[in-house]
Amino acid sequence: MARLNDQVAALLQEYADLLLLTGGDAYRARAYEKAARAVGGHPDDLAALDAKGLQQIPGVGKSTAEKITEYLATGRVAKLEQLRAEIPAGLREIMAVPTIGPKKAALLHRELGISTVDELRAAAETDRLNDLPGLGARTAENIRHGIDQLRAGGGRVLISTATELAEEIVAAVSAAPGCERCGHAGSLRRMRETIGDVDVLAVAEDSAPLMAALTDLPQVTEVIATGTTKTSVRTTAGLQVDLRVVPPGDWGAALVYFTGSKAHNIALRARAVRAGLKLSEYGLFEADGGRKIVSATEEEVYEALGLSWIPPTLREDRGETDAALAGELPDLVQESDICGDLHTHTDLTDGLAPLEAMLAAAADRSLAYVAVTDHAPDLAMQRMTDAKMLAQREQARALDRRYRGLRVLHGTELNIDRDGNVDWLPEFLAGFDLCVASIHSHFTADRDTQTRRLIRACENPYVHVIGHPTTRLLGRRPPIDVDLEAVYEACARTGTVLEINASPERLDLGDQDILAARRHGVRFAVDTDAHAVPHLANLRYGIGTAQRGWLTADEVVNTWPLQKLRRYLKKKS
DNA sequence: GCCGTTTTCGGCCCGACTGTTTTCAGTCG
Repeated sequence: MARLNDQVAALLQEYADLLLLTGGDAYRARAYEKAARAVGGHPDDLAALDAKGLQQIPGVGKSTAEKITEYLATGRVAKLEQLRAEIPAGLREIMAVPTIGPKKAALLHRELGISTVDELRAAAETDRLNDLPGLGARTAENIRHGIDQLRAGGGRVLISTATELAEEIVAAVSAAPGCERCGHAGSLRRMRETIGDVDVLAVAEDSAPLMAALTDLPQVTEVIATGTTKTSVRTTAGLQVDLRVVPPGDWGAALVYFTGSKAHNIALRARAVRAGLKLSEYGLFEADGGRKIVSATEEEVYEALGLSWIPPTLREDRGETDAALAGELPDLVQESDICGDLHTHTDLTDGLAPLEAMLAAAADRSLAYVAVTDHAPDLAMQRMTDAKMLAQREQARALDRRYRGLRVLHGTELNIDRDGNVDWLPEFLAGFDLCVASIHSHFTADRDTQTRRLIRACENPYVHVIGHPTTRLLGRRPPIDVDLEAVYEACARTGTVLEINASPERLDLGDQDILAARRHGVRFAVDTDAHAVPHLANLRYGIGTAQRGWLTADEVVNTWPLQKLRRYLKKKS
C-alpha cells in the first residue's frame, strides 16, 4: 500500500484530470495538480494534521483541505466519486496516449462514444476519426502510432540507461561544426530515479549541422519532429531525445528552462513576474519594454531573481526557492566527499570480481576505505560457511593498506528473515568490522510483519546498516509494505544507518523517503552494493538521490574519516 | 482553487510544433 501522502496525491491528481476531461476551469485543475505535488512531497504524515495544519501546506487551501479531511475520515471523496461516475475510467488512460490531451479525449468520447484505448485503436483503424472537427488523416495515424508506443512500454527507463545515451548524444552533437557548447538538461540533470526522455541543449549560430548530427546517429530510429530550434527523435532504447539549439549568449536561461522541473520553472517565473520581469528560455527580460537583463549563465539568472544558484537536484519546487532566498540552501553532499563504500561483494558469493580486483578498483577511485560485505549463510544459494568467511577475513587483513593505503573493513551482508532475525550467533557477528542487514525474501508479508521485522533488525547490536530498505526494483518490484516512519524512529534511536543503495535498479531509499527519514535525525550511507568493478561507478546515482533528499555530507557516514566512522559503529555494539 | 512587499479580486508560465486551420486550438514540456 502506498504511503498515505502518496495516496492523497494520486487522488488529487485524478481529480484534476477528471476536471479537465469535463471541460472544467483549467486553473482550477492546475490548483489541484499543484496541491497533489505538495502533498506527495510533504514530509509529515497527513494523518497527523487537522484542517488548519493541512492549509499550512503551500498550494493546499480550504477546499483541498476539506477533501483531504473527508478522505481521512471516510476513505472517500464525494466530489471525486461524482466525477468518476460521470467519466469512464478508460478516458484517463486515453490521455496517456501521446498527442491526446483532455480536449481530444473529451471530443472522442462525446462524438464517438470512445472510452477505452482499445476502442480508440479500433476507431483509428477506420475513417471514423476524420469526420470530427479538427481531426484529419494525420491525426488518426499519430494516434495509432502513439498507442503502439504506449503499448511497447514507452514508459520510463533507468537513470543509467538514459545517462549512457545522453553521453553518446552530447559527444556527437559537440563534434558538429559550429557547436559552441552542449550538455544534457531535463530530469536527467536533476537525477530523477527514472527518466522519461532525454533533453539535450546546445549553443550554435547555425543549428542545422547540430540537428543533422543527432538525426544521423545510428541509435535514432525515428525523427518525430524537426525545426530550427528543436528536433525530437526516438532511439533504439525506446527513449525520446529532444535537442534544443539556442543562440550564443542564451545558454544560462535555456539551461534553467530545460532543466526544469516544470514546477520549479513556474515558481521562478512567478517570482520574475512579481519583480516586473519575464523569464523564458531566451533570458530574463523587463516585462514592459522587453529589454533583456541576463541570459548567459544560470548563476546570473538566479542572481537577477534575488536567489543564489540552486543545484539541479533540488529543482522540484519543494521549498528550494524560499531556501535560496533566505540563503539557507543545504551544502549538498558531493561525490568527492565520499571516503568509502560500505556495501560491496566479491566472487566469494555472487560478485564477479575477486577480492584483490575489487580493492584495487576501489583504490583507483581514490576511496580511503571499503567494506567487503559478502552474503551470509542464510541465503543458501550463496553457499557461505564460517570457514570461508574467516578465510576471507584473513585475506582482507593481509591486503589492508596494500592498495594505495586503502583500509579494508571486513563485513557481511546479513539476511533479515521473516521475523527480523539475522544469520549467525552474536559471538561470530562480533568478529566483523561492519554488518549490513537486508531483506531478500517474503516481499509480500503484511505491513505489521515487515515493520516489526525491520525494527528488530535495527535493534540488533551487531547490525550497523540496513541495506536497500524498501527492496524495491524500479519498474519491476514495488517497495515492501512497511511503516517507514516507525523504522526511521528505530534507526534514530539505535544509531542504525539507512542505506541509499546506488544501484540504478534500486535507488533505495528514494528521495522522498530520505526527506522523511532525515527529519528523524537518521544517518545514511551511500553505497554501491557493487557486484562487479564497474558497479563502483554507480556511486554517482546514489549521490544524486541523496542530493534530491537534501542531504549534507555530515549526514552521510561514509563521508567521514575512518576513525570517526569506527567510533560511531563501535557505539552500537 | 489558490494566493497577496501595490492586490481579498483578478490574475494564474510561456513558447514551439503540429495539424488543420486561412488565423488557430491542442498538446507538450
